[in-house]
Amino acid sequence: MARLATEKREKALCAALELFWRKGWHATSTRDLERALDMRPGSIYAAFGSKEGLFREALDRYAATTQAELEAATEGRAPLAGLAEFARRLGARMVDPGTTNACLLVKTLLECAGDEPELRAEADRLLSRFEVRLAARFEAARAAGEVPAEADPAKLARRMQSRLMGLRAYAQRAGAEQDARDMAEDLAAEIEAMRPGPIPAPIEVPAPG
Amino acid sequence: MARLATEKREKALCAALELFWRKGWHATSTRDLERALDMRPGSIYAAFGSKEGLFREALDRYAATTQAELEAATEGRAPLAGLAEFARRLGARMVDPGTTNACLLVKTLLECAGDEPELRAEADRLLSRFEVRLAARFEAARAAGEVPAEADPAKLARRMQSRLMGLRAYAQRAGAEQDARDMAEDLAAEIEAMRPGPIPAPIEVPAPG
DNA sequence: ATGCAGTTTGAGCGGTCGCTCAAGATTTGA
DNA sequence: TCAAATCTTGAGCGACCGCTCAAACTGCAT
Repeated sequence: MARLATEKREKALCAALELFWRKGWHATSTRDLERALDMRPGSIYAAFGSKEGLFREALDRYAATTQAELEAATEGRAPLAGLAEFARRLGARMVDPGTTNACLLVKTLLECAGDEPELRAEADRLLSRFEVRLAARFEAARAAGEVPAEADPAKLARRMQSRLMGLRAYAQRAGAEQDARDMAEDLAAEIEAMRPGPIPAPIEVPAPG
Repeated sequence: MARLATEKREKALCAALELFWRKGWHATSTRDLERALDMRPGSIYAAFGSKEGLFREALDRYAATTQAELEAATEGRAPLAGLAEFARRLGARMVDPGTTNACLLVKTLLECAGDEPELRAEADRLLSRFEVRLAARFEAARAAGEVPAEADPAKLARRMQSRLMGLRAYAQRAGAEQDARDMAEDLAAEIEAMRPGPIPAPIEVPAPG
C-alpha cells in the first residue's frame, strides 16, 4: 500500500468526506470519487485500499473533527456553559441547502443498518466515543456542583446526544435551518438551566411574538 | 397498468415496505424485491411502474400507518395525555435488532438528501403532514387550557417531532432499545408536565437507583 | 371445446458498479 | 547519466443494476 505525500492525501480525504457526507455510502460511486479526488482508480486503491477503507477513514476524520469542535467549545468555560456553547455553535452552522446538516455518523448508522454491519458498527463506535466525552463534561458539571450529585452523567449525555441527533436530522428538511437553530438555542438554554438558580426555569417557554 | 387483486397487492406492498425500511432505498435491489414479493420483474413493473413507484407507495403507506397510530393513541384522551401516550407506545415498540427502529421517513430524508430530490421531497412532505397533526393536538391542548394561551402549537409540534426523530435514530444503535424507551418515557412525562400543576416539574430528574 | 383479454414469466438488454493490473511516467540514488 | 524503485494511469473485467418484452399461461364468456 502506497503512501501519498501527507498533504495530498489529506486533501483527498477531505474531498471524499465532503462527498460521502453529502451523498451517503451507497449513492457515492467510485466514479464520483475519482472525479472529486481527481485521482484514477489505481491511485485511490493504492492509497486507501477500497471504497470501504476510504469511507472508514472519512468517518474517523469526521468524528475527530467533531470531537475537536467539542473541545474548542468547552475549553475555558464552565462544564454546562461549554456544552451549551457547543449546541449553539452547531445550530449556528446549519446552512441553507441542508444536505450536510445531519450528522454523518447518524446518516451512516441509519443507512447501513440493514446490511453492512461493519460500517454500522464503526459509526456506532464513534457515536459512543463522542457520548463518552459528553458524559465526562456532565461528570465535571456534577463535580462542580452544577447538577445534583444524584444526577447520572451517562444518562444526561445520552439525552443530549439524542437531542443533537434529532435537531440535526430535522435540519435536513427543506427550509428548516432557522427552526434547527431555534432548537439548538432551546437545548443550550435547557442545559444552562440545569444549574440551580433562584427561579426554577419552566419546562415550556411560551413562543416569542 | 395492471391491477392485482387488492389483497395480493396489499401483501406485496407490505413486504416491500418491510424490506425498504430495513435496507433503505439504495441498498434494496429489484432482485431483493422480486424475492421478498415472490413476483417476477414484469409483474412488479406492471403493478407499481418502477422501483421508485413502489418505494413511494411504501412511503405513503408507512406515513398513513403512523398517522393511524397517532389517532389511536390520542383517541379518547385529553390532548396532552394523548400525545404522551403516543410517545410511550413508540418507545414500547423499540425492538431488539433495531434495524427498523428509526423512522423510514427520516432514513429516506437523510439517505436521499444528496441526489434523488423527489424522494427527499416526498419524505419531507409526509413528515410535514405528520407535524401538522401534532400541531393540531397541541392547538387542542391550548384550547383546553392545558398549555398557556401564548404557546405556539407549531413550535411545540416541531420540538416533539425533532425529539421523536432523535430518540428513534438513537434506538438504531446496538443495544440502545432500553435507553430509547427511557427517552420516550422522559418525553411523555415532559409533555404531560406542560399542564400547569401545583408543583413545577424540575427540568432534570435525578437518575433512578 | 374454443377464442380472447388479461396476467405472468424469465431471458436478457444496455448500463454502471467496485476493482485489477500491465504498462507508462516519475522519482531516487550512485 | 541511467537503472532500480516507486507511483500513476486507464482500459477493461466480471458482477450486478433497473428494466423490457415476446412468449406462455390463465380465467372466463361463449
